[in-house]
Amino acid sequence: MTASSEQKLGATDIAALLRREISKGILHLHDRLPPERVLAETYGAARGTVRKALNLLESEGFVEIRPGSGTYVVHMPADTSSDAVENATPLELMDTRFALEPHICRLSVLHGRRTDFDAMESLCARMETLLDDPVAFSEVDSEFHRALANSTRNGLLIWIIDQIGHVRSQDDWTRMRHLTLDAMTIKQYNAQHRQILNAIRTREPERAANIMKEHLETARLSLTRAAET
Amino acid sequence: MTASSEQKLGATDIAALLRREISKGILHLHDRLPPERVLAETYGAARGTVRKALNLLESEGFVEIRPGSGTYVVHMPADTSSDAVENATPLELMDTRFALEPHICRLSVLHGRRTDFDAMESLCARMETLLDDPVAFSEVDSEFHRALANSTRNGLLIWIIDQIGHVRSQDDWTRMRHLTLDAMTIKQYNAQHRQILNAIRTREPERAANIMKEHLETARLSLTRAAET
DNA sequence: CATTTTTGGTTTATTTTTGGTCCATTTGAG
DNA sequence: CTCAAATGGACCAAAAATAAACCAAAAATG
Repeated sequence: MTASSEQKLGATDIAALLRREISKGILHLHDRLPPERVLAETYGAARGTVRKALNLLESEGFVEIRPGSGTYVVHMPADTSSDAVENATPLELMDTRFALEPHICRLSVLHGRRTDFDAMESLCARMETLLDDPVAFSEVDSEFHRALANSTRNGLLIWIIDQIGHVRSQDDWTRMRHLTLDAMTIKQYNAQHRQILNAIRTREPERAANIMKEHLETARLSLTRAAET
Repeated sequence: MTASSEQKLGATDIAALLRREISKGILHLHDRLPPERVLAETYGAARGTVRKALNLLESEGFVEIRPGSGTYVVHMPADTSSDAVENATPLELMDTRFALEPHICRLSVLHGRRTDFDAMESLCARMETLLDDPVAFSEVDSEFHRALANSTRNGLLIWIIDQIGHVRSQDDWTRMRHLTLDAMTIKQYNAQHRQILNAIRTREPERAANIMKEHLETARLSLTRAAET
């Protein structure tokens, strides 16, 4: 949201942008950042503002300011676990989902209960009303896959899918793709969701898993197509 | 509920939307949200309404309002990691590995490099000297599966396997089982590890995946057997 | 080595932005 | 109708951002 539209950037905004570039590895260890005066121009801000941002980053230990010399990336503080989640690429995400979700279908057949399936059913219904609202559709889509994981009654798997959900919502590429979803693609997704749910309800684990693979393959295609645009 | 496009949004609705964006991580910690006047326009509401929503969020601890400066996100999206990971049962763990590791074998064939396979090879060699030391064997076994994940070059998957590794080491049941590993079972594991590595080296993804499934099935049996004791 | 340029550090006066507040009016559900 | 919520506008004070000038030290130059 902060960076969503091109508004005037404040000190904290600039700090956030730089912080992100550092932890994403765009700015490497021991790299020198551009001079304050240059940063000021590139961000369209006054030098004093950039300066405030840099002092923030220094106090956080991201950066070291050497008077007369420059400002240097000194360390990315242990962001520990979530680092991998935040930096995951869309392709990594797809491969991971390919690993997990077909088997989740099988486990859903084994452990899922009526109420789980009913919840998924209502999510399907909601998605079918959203042919023209890609953003809302994507959100409900995430909820559907979450509900599917939930039906395995496997806390570990549910947690992993949740973590993955954070990637999906954070990733710019994915978010952009959501905006380019057309009605036809959404229709196809909806059909696949229905088929998966039906296969699970009729206790056909392998069929459900296979449709899920198709579904993910469809999504992967849409992803690479969006990437080429 | 959450209107897809055009619905009159009340203060509680706006609060809900923002709350969601915060816990989803779209709005990061320390991010400044847009000024009230801008939010008012983007949500199609009056400033007073947005203001009410923000005060709600502040009282909930999601956000900090600094007069003259802006409104800032102050909320660590629940680190549920310890919960789900620590409370996972051995059976949940096995199901999760069943989902992940066969596909990891396929990805290893696609993305793995010589050095990755050499590392796994040396781990195999070490395991083969540990027929009589179940504890040491289990540690190296974990390393092997970690190295296998590593060969996918997929940071997200590697991270997930790491998390799962924490379960394996923390779980009492699993640890006890390790103590009851006999030389014959270890020998069988070693053979399977070798077969998996060879299948990957010869670029046979499905064969590698299938042997991994066998391997996990073996482990699952050993688990249930230990449980009956 | 001496000199020039670059870079961060500091100060100041001024303008813009931002949340805080109040109030008369409109809207919408019970 | 009634009442609570939302609206839209105006104004305030604090905070932040700006713009311009000058300083000192590091780095680059010759």
